[in-house]
Amino acid sequence: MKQWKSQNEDIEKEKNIFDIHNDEDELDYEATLKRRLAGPSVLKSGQESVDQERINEIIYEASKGSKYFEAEQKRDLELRMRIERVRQEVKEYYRKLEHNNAFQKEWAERTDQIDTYMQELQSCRDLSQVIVHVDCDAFYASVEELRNEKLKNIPMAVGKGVLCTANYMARKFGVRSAMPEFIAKKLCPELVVLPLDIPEYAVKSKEIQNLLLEYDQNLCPASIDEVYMNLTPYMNRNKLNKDEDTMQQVIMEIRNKVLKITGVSISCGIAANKLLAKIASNMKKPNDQYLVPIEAEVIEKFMSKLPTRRINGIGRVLEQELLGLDIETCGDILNNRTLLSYIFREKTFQNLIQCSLGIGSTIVQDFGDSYRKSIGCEITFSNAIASGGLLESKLQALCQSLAESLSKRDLIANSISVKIKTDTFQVHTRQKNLREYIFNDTDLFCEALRLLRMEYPLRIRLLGVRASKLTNKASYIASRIKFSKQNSVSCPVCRIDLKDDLAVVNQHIDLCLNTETVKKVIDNEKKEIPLKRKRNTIDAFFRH
DNA sequence: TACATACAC
DNA sequence: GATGGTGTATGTA
Repeated sequence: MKQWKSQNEDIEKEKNIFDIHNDEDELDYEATLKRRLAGPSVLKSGQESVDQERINEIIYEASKGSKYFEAEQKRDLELRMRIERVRQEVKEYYRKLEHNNAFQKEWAERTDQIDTYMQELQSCRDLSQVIVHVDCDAFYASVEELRNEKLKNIPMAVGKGVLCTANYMARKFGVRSAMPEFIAKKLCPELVVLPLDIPEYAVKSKEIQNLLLEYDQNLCPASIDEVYMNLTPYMNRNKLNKDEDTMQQVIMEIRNKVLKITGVSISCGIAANKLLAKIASNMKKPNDQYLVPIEAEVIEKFMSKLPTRRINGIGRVLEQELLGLDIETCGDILNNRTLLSYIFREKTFQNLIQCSLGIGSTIVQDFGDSYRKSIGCEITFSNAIASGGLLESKLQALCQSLAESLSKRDLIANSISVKIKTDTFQVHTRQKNLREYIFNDTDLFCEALRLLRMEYPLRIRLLGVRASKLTNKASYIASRIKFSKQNSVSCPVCRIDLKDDLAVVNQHIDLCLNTETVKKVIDNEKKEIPLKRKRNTIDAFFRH
């Protein structure tokens, strides 16, 4: 609690300093808030014909006065202040650059270093692959349209409370994903909003993926409505030339096939790597395709004109921070590389440079659930709930569904976190590493409750619980099985000898397992067997 | 390790 | 009157 307060005090202090500014700043500040409230998907397709200024004004007026508005206002102010501080920093660098010889030298050396780094990157540029990014157009909405033809001709969106997606008819009104329903209705009173039916969308998604499998057996779903493919093996197999026309033709064929068979229109990006393919699929949405020629010079020229926000990973905040330095495009990033190296952390800086050169990964591989880092669930209440029995019963329910998700995937967790959002939209998490792995609802609830109660008194609009440091239950158990005799193993729980057959062992352990005994076994064995094993080792164990 | 923030969809 | 849920990465202390 202490940290949050002191942080706020700092902000209050700075705010006072910033109150002494002129009208121009005041206007500017309102404009950025309006842009912020407009949401993150302003750049999405279907907005071309929209009067964005007018829409933003309506959203702003509809939001005004709410607690959400105040929270956003505060966040916007914090960002403005951060940007202003950086601008001062920049001024100082440029002043030093004019008068300070030592600094001039340092700056020049750093520029050389960066240039060497960039040359290295360029020399490793992989232009041997044809990568495709497939993106379904207004996916949830188009699945709903398939179920009910009439929806095609009326503005429609899918979601509850907050919209997940809107059809193109609705987008003409400025209706977008992540927009609250009540604002969407203000922009378009006749908007039809349908409830989500994720299982149905998942079926359609699989249908599409199955069609695409013909073109790449290793295709990698990036989300329910997005897939990356490596088209190279397909092209080679069919002895197809990798010239632009042929590639465009293959993609055209894929798009036609998907539309004809599944009824869903898709947009595709064709390029040398995933970064470029993703940008490309967004260039001509909906129901179209775009190819970035697989040539270093063309790629660099393409990137230099590209607004920074087009890069996957550069969002509203980083975009604003860069704009604060008069950086609008990836070309600007490269031209200001030395300055940026002073301002951003190593990792952020390197990422900016790499992206701006159009360099990205060409690895298209689906790791499925095996590298999952965390799993959780959260819920927003219709009215904020105060500390007490009701809140705790909500936590219990969340832990129950978390336990289900864990067991569905055969996972156990070594760390747990509780997330809360106050009625003033401040988010906090409390996390704890555990002494043992847990997975059932009782244990999850017990640990989560402890974390939650430490924060009392509370009044919150959202509660969440998340399990992390995951490992596979069967693998974990197997890792502690002792091979007592040839062709036989002993159960780690009850020690009985079992046939060395994975199915037999698993079945027995499932029967044998209950939390108390697992705890005992783990405690007893802690000293003898290292707790953490690399997942790879365990997986390798099972392959043999 | 713990927490906050940013980002994507 | 009113602004979601799930998951990842990264910076900081």
